[in-house]
Amino acid sequence: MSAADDRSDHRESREDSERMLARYMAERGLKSTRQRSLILSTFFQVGGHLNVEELLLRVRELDPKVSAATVYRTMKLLTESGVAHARHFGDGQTRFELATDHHDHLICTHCGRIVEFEDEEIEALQLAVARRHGFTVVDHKMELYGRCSSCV
Amino acid sequence: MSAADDRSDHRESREDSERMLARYMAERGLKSTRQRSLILSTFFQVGGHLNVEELLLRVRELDPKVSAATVYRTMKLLTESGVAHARHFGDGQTRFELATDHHDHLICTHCGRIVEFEDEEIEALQLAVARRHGFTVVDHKMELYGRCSSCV
DNA sequence: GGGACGAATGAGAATGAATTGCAATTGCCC
DNA sequence: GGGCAATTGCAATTCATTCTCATTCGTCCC
Repeated sequence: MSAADDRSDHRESREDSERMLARYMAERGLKSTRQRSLILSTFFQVGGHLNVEELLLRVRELDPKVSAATVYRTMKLLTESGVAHARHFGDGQTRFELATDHHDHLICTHCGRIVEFEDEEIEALQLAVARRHGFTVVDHKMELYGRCSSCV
Repeated sequence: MSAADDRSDHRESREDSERMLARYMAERGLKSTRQRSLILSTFFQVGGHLNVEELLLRVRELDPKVSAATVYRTMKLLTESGVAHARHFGDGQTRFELATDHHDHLICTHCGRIVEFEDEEIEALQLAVARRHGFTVVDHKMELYGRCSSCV
């Protein structure tokens, strides 16, 4: 139903992400726990645009005792380790997506539909603009807001 | 010292904005008050990237009794009337800028410097991407995060 | 100029997302 | 299997923002 359903490819990168995370955790003596694994696999399975509340609901289907604080802490860990990216749209919540899964967003201001896209040409121009201003870009966000075809 | 100091032109549009606001207010029987005028003129004078706290400080230099709630309410009014745009960067606050003053942002993740830019070519490509997905764009945000020249 | 009436204000309480302190629990290395 | 630091769940806290409500203020009408 959601736009995320359109994507079923995980781009061969779940292993890479898990390796990245394992390394990050090993480097600082962090532990792998049942809750973390559960949150991670739920996050991978759903694949994006999730806020903590939604993620918590999913996780609690499998373990009702997981607390919101743990989900917040785990998503922070995933973000710091580079496995996930935090995004802020207009509503006051943080949404997360797979870091490997780079894309920008088209957002329908009427029905809330989110469509992902990627455009090499735009990204190249972004780098050029940044270079002109002396910046080295490491990340970007681009969101286009408007009406989708069903909401004209 | 902030990046906003680089811009001193108001692009001949303050009058347009005020007309737009006056019309919006007249249409729904809203009243013009001392506080609103004060907030509006402070906002125009500073011209962008302000959060409520900063705006409130400025406003209170002229009238110490203005409450935060009024600033929130006024900024909401300005946003709804199309005079201001609300932006969300990584910190948990809403920043406002003049709607007429369209631009995108380069943000230094190290020192927090914000540089504004505009790129016709990118904007044209954005419209093209949106069209391809059946969207009609009415607004967009683009933020490039990285290191500025002083923070390499 | 003097109401009347609805909109706006200020102060503080309430909300909601996110973070933190803490006692109890759990991974993990020996 | 024991020890010990990391992690968890819960409750309490923080911080931005919104709401409530009694009071004040703008504006329209006479």
